[in-house]
Amino acid sequence: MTDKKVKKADIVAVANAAKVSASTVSRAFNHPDLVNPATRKRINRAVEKLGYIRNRAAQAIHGRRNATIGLIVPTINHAIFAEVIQSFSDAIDEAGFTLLIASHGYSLEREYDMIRKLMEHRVDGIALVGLEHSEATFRLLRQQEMPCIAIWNYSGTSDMPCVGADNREAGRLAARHLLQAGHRDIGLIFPSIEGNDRARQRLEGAMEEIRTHGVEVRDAWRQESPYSITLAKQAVRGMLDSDQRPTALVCGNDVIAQGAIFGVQSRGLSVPGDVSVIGIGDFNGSLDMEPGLTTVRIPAEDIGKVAGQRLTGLILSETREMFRYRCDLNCIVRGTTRPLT
Amino acid sequence: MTDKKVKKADIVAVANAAKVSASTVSRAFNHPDLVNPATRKRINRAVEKLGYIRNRAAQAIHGRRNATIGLIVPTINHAIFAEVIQSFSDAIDEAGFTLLIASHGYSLEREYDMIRKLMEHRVDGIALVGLEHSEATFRLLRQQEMPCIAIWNYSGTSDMPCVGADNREAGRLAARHLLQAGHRDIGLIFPSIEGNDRARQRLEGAMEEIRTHGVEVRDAWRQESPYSITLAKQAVRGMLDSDQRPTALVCGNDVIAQGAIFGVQSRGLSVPGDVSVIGIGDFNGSLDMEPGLTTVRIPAEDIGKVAGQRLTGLILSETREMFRYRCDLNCIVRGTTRPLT
DNA sequence: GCATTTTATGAAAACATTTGCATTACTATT
DNA sequence: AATAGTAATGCAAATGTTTTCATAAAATGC
Repeated sequence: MTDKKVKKADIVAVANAAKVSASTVSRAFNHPDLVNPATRKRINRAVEKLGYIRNRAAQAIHGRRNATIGLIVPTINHAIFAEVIQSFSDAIDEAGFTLLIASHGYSLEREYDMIRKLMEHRVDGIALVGLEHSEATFRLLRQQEMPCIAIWNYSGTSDMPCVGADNREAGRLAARHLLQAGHRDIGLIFPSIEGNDRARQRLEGAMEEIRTHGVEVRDAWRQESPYSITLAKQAVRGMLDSDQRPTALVCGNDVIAQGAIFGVQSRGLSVPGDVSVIGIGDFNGSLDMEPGLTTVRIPAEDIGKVAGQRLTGLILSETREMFRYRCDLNCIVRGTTRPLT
Repeated sequence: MTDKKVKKADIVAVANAAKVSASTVSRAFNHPDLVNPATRKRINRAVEKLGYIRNRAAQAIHGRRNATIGLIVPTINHAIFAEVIQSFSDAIDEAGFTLLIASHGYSLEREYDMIRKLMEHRVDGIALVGLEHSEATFRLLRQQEMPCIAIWNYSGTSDMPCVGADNREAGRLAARHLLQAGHRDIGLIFPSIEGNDRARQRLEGAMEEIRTHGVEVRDAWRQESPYSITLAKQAVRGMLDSDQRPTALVCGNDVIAQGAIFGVQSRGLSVPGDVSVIGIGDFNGSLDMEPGLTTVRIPAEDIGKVAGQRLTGLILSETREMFRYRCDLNCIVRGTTRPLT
């Protein structure tokens, strides 16, 4: 009676208060149809009164599901991932799951650690960004038979189920748009491709398309820049200061494109008058820029939603079936590119 | 031996493989100093070989900590929250915690549900955005004695520990900057203040400051707009189309400011030539706009980091001490405002 | 070489819950 | 009224780990 160490209510406390056994309380939660409505009511009242909160941990111990899904992203602080995280979160929430999230800052080493961490929490499934992961990661996922899905990237021959876009195609589309507009002096600004298959494939796709058109890209016109407006701005300036400057730029994503545009403008040149710029992604906000950014749209919201639905489906159905979902890409022409006259 | 139903390795499997008891294995994890280095090595080899992964759920059942912290945000898909989530995540990761995240889409009802959900997962602590929450939420947190912290908002008289900025002050600073620059015809674009104490206080602060200067704000110059570039753009257009237009705009945050700028430009007017615009937040990217956005900087990264450190500290120390951390605000003058000559 | 302390380990209880099996009390069928 | 079937509930075992207590072995002090 001393409220010194007032123990938190557990299931037996509820059971006592409702004058039933713990089993019945448990059943009232997990198989409500098996318990008498009147009893159920009594139990609910007791729960209410005692402020009882179920313990998922104690459920998980019984091999039951945990109702958590782990998502590992390179970084949360990035428009495009934020968007995909949000729609993924909403989709799994719909199915009653909670999101356990971790970020690794573009290190596949750390990604592995994060996966282990999520597994210690006995998540019911894991979603990763991209299809490129360390050998240890693949081994671990296989060995633990963890339902998993790769988002953001599509490949017809992936080991994991995936929901995403064909990034090589995205790169191709971006380059093609410029080439078809008559551009031949094309610069490229992409992030480091280290541990980032999305960037690598986009770059490869773009280069491929350019070469197919018999066009060469000068070394000076290939710049590396992280996903940062400031740094992209700097990177593009270097390119413009050489005596020869490109008439068009393919950018690794919309953030880089944004930076590139500012870089061009800060040199007193105009977009698209002097330099056309195309991005990849179609981030929230790219539409609203002035001029609107021409870009290859990757439907982040779709990807998150479909991935969430598929992964929860996989978990609930207890199957491990393979599936690959490729979302459509299209080049959205707005105001930052123009045909070379 | 039939590998039909290969049971996942548990602690006793490891114990057997290492020829020790389960207790020793457990100790090897939790109190390594208590077990012989040689034995520890044997155990580690067994863990490695069997691919054993510890079960946090089974630990949590012992009242031990879970090493998870719950964070509930209105939305993930928002530059500013993404930034704060990232730094919060990094800070708690540093202390060995994992982030369980949920979003409620600006509904305090749903926020309550999410808190319950996190509690079912026996998170060790909870961080919420803002200081305005439902009565049920406060009751629940108090009753469960959950370590918690409010981020993003500071108040000297808050019930919860908090780490954030004084949003009223932020509003005041923004307005003051314009007033000191000689503006008297000032428009305001803020989101709905429903369940959003940050926005409400900013608006109140701004209005307060304006009135203090003996200036009135016309009704037509007070527009509501969500945190969306497109919608803010529309909202500001309405304001500009009336025969009288303001010479300066205070915007609820940087996203709205961005939209406002585009809106002004799309009417053939110039920023800051015809209309000065000030935002609040200093998002990633506001620096890099052309012209750079004048704004009241709220150090999101700081807030996330400090909040993460304080909350983990609270949990680890097992105390419930109150603290309130107010971060500095300053008005960063860039290119979108100018003195009225 | 004995008593004492320290170090390393194991056995068993505890944790909060679920679940298979058993039991009881009804209801329906003949 | 006897039987079979069903609905509602309880008992007890099981889950994977931690922790307390006990014990054995080794190290230390004299």
